[in-house]
Amino acid sequence: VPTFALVDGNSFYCACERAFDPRLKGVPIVVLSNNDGCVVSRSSEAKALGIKPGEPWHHVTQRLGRHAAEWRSSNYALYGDMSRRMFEVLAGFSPDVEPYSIDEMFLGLDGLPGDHLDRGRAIRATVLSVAKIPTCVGIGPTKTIAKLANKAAKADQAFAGVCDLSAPAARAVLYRVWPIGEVWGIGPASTAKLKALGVRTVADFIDAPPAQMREALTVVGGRIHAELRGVSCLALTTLAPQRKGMAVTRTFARPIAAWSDMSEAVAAHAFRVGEKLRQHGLVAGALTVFMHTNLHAPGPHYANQLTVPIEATRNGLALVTIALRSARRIWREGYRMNKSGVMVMDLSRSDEQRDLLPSGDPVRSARLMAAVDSLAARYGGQVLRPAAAGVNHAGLPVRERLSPRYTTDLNDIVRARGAAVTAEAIRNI
DNA sequence: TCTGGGGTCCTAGGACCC
DNA sequence: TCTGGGGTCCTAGGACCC
Repeated sequence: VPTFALVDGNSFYCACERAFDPRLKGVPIVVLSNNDGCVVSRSSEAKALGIKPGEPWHHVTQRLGRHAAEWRSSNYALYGDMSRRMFEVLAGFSPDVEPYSIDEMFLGLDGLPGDHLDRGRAIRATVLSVAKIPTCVGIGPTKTIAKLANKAAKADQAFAGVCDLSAPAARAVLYRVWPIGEVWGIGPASTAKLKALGVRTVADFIDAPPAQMREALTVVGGRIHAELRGVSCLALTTLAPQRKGMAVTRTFARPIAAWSDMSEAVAAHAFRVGEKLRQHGLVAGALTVFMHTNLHAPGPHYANQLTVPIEATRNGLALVTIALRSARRIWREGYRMNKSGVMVMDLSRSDEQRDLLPSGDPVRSARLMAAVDSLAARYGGQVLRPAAAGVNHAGLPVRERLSPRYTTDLNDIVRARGAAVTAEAIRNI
């Protein structure tokens, strides 16, 4: 029987902000989505205030006042780097670590000596002291059970952050009281379907006939059914599988009614997609552009998208040209566009294809993009942009309270006693 | 009465996840 | 005034093939 551990950061984005700003400790804090729109992470103090996940921030301030909680705009450069640090700590505990999301990682504990609970406690303490991230650890014979154990550890202080559901008897107690909707992979639609069949708790679910559950929830539900009974169906995948697609999409801070503004936004999206392709060593074989008006708001609505096959490329300027041509075709005057995006599909590894700038020189194309990438790495992502992306005032997201890039930009390094800590000193830590 | 039998590929939409 | 962004997988149905 294999053993999995799931290590999950508590209020991960809030914890990242707190790691470098002691004033945020012990106070309610939230991190907001793009455009400072809605709440994506809440500290336990913020949860206690009744702030709901995904709640629009202006609702919260209306209800609780402007100073009820500290808040930050989301800073993905910081969170991504903190996630990498967490991974490195975990890699010291097991040769098999699978990053599942920015704040969650599965570990394989097979063949490791000693008690799982003790190991879970050691993992938790080390991640906190080295990576500065508080976590909970769930342990079980399948990924689904480890997820549930993690949720239990988060829900009940009595677990002290680590819950081991390896023993069937321990699971049985939990299964009787936990609603089936708490299980990984069972969403609102499946919960409603199961409720109609008289299934409310996890225990109801595993006691039901497998064939009936598979029929109701298809093969995915069948897998969950087996996993909850302790039969592992989801293996650890420590090698990241080939990506299927990539996207850069943005809701505008204010609606866009002019083609000049839309074209700048689309050009910026396409250029950023090129960066992501090169970071992953991929080329794209198809490109989609979409735009639409605010579907919640009154007024005339418009939504459209266009997908075109493209000559395999990861050249940002080629992507900008193609994306602008598509965007122009679906653009309509007289609407207030709320969001646009550029997506790429049919991805393949770039060494299998030539890196083509259409009707251009592939060698020069690759060198140009390498220069763009090295400038971005040295001076920040926005330093060199295609002219078509303009200064992009209309499309630029609002990020009113963006914390410094404490760990990824030397200009933002924390100062001690009024002096900047040097790069050399950092390397020596 | 009675209308073959098997494939593949693609797309749109649903559901779910963080 | 104000409501995010980025993914994966599965299924059904249509087009097309022999």
